[in-house]
Amino acid sequence: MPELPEVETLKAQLAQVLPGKIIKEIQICSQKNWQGDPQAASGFQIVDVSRRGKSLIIHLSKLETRNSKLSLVIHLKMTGQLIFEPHGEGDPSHLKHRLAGGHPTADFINQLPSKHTRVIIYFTDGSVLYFNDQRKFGWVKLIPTGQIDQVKFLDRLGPEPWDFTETKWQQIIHSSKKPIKLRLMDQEQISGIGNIYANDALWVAKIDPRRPASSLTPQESKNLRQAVIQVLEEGIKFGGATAQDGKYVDLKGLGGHYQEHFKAYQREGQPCLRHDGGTINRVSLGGRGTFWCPVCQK
DNA sequence: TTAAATGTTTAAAT
DNA sequence: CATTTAAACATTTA
Repeated sequence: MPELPEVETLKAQLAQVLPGKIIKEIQICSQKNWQGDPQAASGFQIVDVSRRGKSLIIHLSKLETRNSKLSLVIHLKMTGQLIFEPHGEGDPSHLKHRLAGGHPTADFINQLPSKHTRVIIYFTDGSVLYFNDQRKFGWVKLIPTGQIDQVKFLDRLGPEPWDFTETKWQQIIHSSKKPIKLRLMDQEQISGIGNIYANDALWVAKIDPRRPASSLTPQESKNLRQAVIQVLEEGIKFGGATAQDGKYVDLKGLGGHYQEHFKAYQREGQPCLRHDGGTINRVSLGGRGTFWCPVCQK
């Protein structure tokens, strides 16, 4: 489910509770969504949690075996979710409730494991991390940290959105005739931008998502980079987008609130927030819902 | 019943 | 060969 801001939010939350935990056992419920030997992780301690594009990386090490290092690389795709269940009173993370992120479903608050649970990581202190995914598109890979750059998917990722020089940005925008929205979402060019933030960034930059990327003027490209960074930072500020209706958000303070600040995404038929008389239109681009205001986005 | 859902990969068509 | 597009993956919800 998540795009960069959602994964970043999840990373920040997990980084507060996972470091120091020692893996007791990893249980694979769905072979399709797992890669690696789960037994190899036993006794490894979590060092830290990081993010690359839309993927989450949990770093592990084990002093007993010459300080060897492993990493869990996780991609939630459309409907993945990670839920951390503290084991109770004595948990050093001092969490009262579970911590949940990713695609919002009833599993956030229901009994776990559920029928959507694909991987379960048990820690020695009794706490548990669940990887759920109803559509089974997501995956978890356990690999030696030294080989992390060779992981298929990670090896082809473009730079993070804020790591571009103006020159490089202009180059990737102008070197394709694909609709600009699809260019923004191309992970091999820029990592982390998905459908929500691509729609909203184009609205902020006042650019029609259907235009060929190569047709943007240098000034429009420049504005677009600003817009992308703006909406991503806004997404991170609000803790990502988690639900349209707040159904699972408010119960225990789980989830983010960016969904309350959508600018164009999912606003079909509603008046443009610029109050310019335009109504948000919708078409399908690359099979994904594309939303824009025909009045201000040229 | 049909369409769509916050993503990536692979096959097919240009 | 490079670029684009469509289909596939599997499931739920509107």
